[in-house]
Amino acid sequence: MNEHDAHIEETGSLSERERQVLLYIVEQFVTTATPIGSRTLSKLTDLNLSPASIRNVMADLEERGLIGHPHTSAGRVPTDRGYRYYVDSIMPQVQLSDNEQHFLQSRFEQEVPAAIHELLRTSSHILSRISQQLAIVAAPSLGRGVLQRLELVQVATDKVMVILSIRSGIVKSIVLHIRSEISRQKLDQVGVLLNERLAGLTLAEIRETFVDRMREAEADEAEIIRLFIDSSDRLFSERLETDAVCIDGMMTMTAQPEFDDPGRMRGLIELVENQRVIVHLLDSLSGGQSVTIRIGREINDDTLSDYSLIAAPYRFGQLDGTLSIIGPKRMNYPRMIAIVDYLARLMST
Amino acid sequence: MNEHDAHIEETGSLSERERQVLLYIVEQFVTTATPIGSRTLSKLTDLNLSPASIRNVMADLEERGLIGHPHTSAGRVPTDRGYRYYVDSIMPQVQLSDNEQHFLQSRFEQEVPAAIHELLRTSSHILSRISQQLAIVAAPSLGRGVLQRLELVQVATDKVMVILSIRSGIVKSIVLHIRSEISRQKLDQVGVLLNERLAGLTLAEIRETFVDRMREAEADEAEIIRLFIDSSDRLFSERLETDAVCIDGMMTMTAQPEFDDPGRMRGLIELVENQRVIVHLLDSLSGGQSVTIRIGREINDDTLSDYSLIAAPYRFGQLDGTLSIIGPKRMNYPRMIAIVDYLARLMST
DNA sequence: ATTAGCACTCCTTTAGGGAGAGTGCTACCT
DNA sequence: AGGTAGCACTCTCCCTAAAGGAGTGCTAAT
Repeated sequence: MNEHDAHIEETGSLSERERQVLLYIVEQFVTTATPIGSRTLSKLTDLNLSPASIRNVMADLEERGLIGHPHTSAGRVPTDRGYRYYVDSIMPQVQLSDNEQHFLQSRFEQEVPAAIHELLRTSSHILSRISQQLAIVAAPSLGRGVLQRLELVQVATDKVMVILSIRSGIVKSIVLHIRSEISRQKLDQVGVLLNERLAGLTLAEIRETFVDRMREAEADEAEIIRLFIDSSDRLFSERLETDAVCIDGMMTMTAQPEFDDPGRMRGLIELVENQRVIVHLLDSLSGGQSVTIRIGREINDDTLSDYSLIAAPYRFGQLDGTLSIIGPKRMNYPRMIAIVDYLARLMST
Repeated sequence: MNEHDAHIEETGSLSERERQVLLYIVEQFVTTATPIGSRTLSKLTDLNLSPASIRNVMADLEERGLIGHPHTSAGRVPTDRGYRYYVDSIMPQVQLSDNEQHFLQSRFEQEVPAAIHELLRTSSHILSRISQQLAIVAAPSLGRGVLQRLELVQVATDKVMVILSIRSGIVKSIVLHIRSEISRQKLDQVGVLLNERLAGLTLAEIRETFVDRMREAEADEAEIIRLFIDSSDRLFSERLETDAVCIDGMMTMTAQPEFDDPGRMRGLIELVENQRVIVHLLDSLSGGQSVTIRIGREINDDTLSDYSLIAAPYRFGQLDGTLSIIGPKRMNYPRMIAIVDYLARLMST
């Protein structure tokens, strides 16, 4: 009911028959990866219509931009809008079977992740395995995270490790390079100072007001405070230093026939290797309350115009992260949505 | 002069002419990626020999297993042994141009890495860019690293972060999950205890003797010490928790013609996604003193039989890491060796 | 020892010719 | 009017054949 609507241009309403035909085209194409002809459909459906009638319906659907054909005499293939209509109005809702649910549960209970990146790693691995798509799990955004305690640890003569314990149990650690040596005492003093002034605030608040809050202190321990101020963007950014997103499943996804094309494969590799695109993309979705679906061009990225994305937010303590899959548009939407949804709920516990 | 020799089966010595021909075959094939015929070679070289004579020489080389042809009537292609002979006995030594050296230097000086993984990331990125191959940089092995100081930080009610400061400025941090709460005081006591008993030892020593060293202490703080003992393999392993190796350059490497084959591409993706193979592989090389070259089947791994590997050790403080590239056997060996060698030296400073 | 010549092999490219699948249109049926 | 049957047409895909090209291996001559 918001920007999402931007994708649905007025399609008008379809007759029951048209819905049926579209349904079959999508579902057949999803499983067979080949364009669907009128004959096939006539036999397959329980509509009891001749191929010719089907063709008429198809022509209508094509006029509305829901299906197309790669060349004059090939079968029909859903367009982005076709998939969208299917997802919004035709598709059945499915749930994972009890077996699958239990399996996933047990996989999650198997190991209690101590650090956040272990959670990301296992969940992305599980997600990619069960979905057979590219799985992307983004670490929770720390912006709203409340700083519980900050610790400074001198790890070398010229390095200080800053450890931010965020309520909800996430730890962010950053190593800062210091120019002039600092005594352990002074460091402790600075630590106390920082805790006094920052504990209890969210990282977002800290980042915005850090300079102000440190104002008078600056005189005292000028150098080290200066360093903190200079690094404050990094220190208090909402992103972890390492492994902000975890991607898995390239291998399993490339088993699908669309990846027999080396060009396609290269695109995928570029995507995963850069990550920038993905990080940016997930940021743009982070507002959503439940499962978000983006199909083909709806993802505003040319490299992803042949893919679909299904994302769901999860909660980790009080923080929000995103879990998602990317795969060929030709994916089993009902099932994929069920998987992502279920896994997001599972992670939120 | 050791296991390396295993690859050189007695090839006998080649006449000057044979060396020349092999040289040209390798270098031509490296640049053109197509088999080399006798005609081409006759024109190209300054040997002033007719195609027929060249063919004789080629036949000899083939008998010795240095070259082969994909099918009866194709040009010649170097075999693994051919490359090996070329690398060992024919290949010129080259150096990077001053320009390139300066460029690399400036790239390294540009940013002083605070944490080790930043160093890995930048260096693997630089290496992949300049070599156009897959760059793999492994973090230094911590086994010989001397524990300078160990810090315990409670980061949540049920989590303790253990920070190991290794001499040479590497930091390894692990989050442990604790079952029953522990007071800050007790934690500090344990910290002091651990430092007393472990500081100054290498991680390898600690790992081996940890249980012994903790023996009497166990009674005192049974639970928490127990936890440390159970986790000691992880805590004191020679590998970092995250980002133990950093891989870059898939994208640039796949521009090469060998990767027009989707199967090949999948193999590569599998390799990079698993990393296990690579980690294991680099471990097996870590003894070397200088540049190590493995060609095709010399790498004992079927998935890598079409690739070559060039690796060099670097020193970080007192610790040894490995920096390497993997690419099609058809690579510019002299240049690649120069790059890897130079970069390893550069990193060691 | 080197070279010229020649037959032969094998790959690659090109062209052509069904076969198959599917469409779009028109005429016809109910 | 909606549904159906028929039919011509259009593509793709796959197979085959043929020509072209590159390169070898052998032999005989220099």
